Amino acid sequence: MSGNPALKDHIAAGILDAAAAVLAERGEAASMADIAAAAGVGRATLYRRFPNREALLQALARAAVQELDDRLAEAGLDTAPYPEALARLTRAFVATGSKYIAFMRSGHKPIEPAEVDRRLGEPLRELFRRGAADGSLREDLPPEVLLALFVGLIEAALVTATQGGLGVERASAAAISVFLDGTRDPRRRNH
Amino acid sequence: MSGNPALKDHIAAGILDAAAAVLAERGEAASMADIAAAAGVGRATLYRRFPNREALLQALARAAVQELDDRLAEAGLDTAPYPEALARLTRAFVATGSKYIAFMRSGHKPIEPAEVDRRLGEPLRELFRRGAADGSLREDLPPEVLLALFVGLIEAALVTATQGGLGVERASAAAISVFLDGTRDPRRRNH
DNA sequence: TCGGAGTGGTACATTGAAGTCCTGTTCCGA
DNA sequence: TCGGAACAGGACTTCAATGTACCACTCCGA
Repeated sequence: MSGNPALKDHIAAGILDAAAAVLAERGEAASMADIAAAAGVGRATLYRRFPNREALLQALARAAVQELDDRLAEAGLDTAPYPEALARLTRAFVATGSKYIAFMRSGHKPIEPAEVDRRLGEPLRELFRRGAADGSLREDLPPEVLLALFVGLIEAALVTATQGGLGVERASAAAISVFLDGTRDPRRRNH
Repeated sequence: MSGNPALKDHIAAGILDAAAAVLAERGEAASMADIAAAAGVGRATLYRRFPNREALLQALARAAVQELDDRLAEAGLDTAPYPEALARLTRAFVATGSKYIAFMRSGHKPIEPAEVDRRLGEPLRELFRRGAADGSLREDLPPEVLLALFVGLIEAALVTATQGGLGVERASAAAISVFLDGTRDPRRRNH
């Protein structure tokens, strides 16, 4: 094979995709042999790309966060009104699919919580602040509770979309609709 | 020690409580030694009560489902109107705490899906049918999607209540409020 | 056609947890 | 006070997964 680094990255990305699928399904119980088999690659090759299991899990987590970060960046969240921005953010999460599920089922271990919060939690909180400011979001629930409930809805939609056969669009739409209606400011319940 | 079987059950229950706490926190990664230490019991004693790890996990899962089942039975779901019944059901889930979290983080593995569905899923679907029949629940989302989203909310509330410091009551109230408002039939949005 | 880099397969050592067994101790009931 | 049951602790074996090392093969470029 040529020394083309872009190709190597591409191969590594393919391995990560396969790893995401098997880790999303079987969780931490999946062995390196399982992952290699799922990627259609020899166990030795897997260890050639990632020196050990922890490195692979960390690379996978970083890929998940990076992909989501990219999707959020190109979603133009701050140029859209709150409900539309929330919808785009939700679709970004759900579209990340197995990669995010694997990251979520790892308990967010491989990455420092501060970084996850900065790159994923903060955009969400910023959105909530805007929603509260323009009167679209109820303010009787603390932001952390809103965040937790929203993430719960997103993760349910993610699993439904990826493993339940429902598509990204419909699963996202359901979660968005329930959250928006469920957290609308009561003084503005004119639909 | 006496051969009092009730006492033995009580000791076993104490071990299961400790196991639930450590498994809820560290997931499947927790070893038998960890569990024994958390229960304040020797590793040999742990193996005396539960012949192997799988037996312990299964006993824990059964205890979680049984406890939840009992709570649902005494909640009188079918004598209360839909919103109140849903609130009671939610509090029952959230009050089960670490035991349910451990069960949920095990991927519901130790128990057959059909049994879980019959004892936990079916009461929920029955409630949804009633809500739809009396016009309290929107019908534009398939029941399985409603179920998935509701479970997502419940699990988020469960973690927030148990590990996030918020109490059972407030976490449950938040989840119920968001779900009821978020899934109200649009034709009846008179608050 | 040839050389080398990358690959798959496999054999191997290492590690950590599961599960078994034994010993000395404690504690309860008779 | 005594006997037995259950206990904690630890030594031990087994086993599966991790990580390492090596070899033969393939494929690509020169």
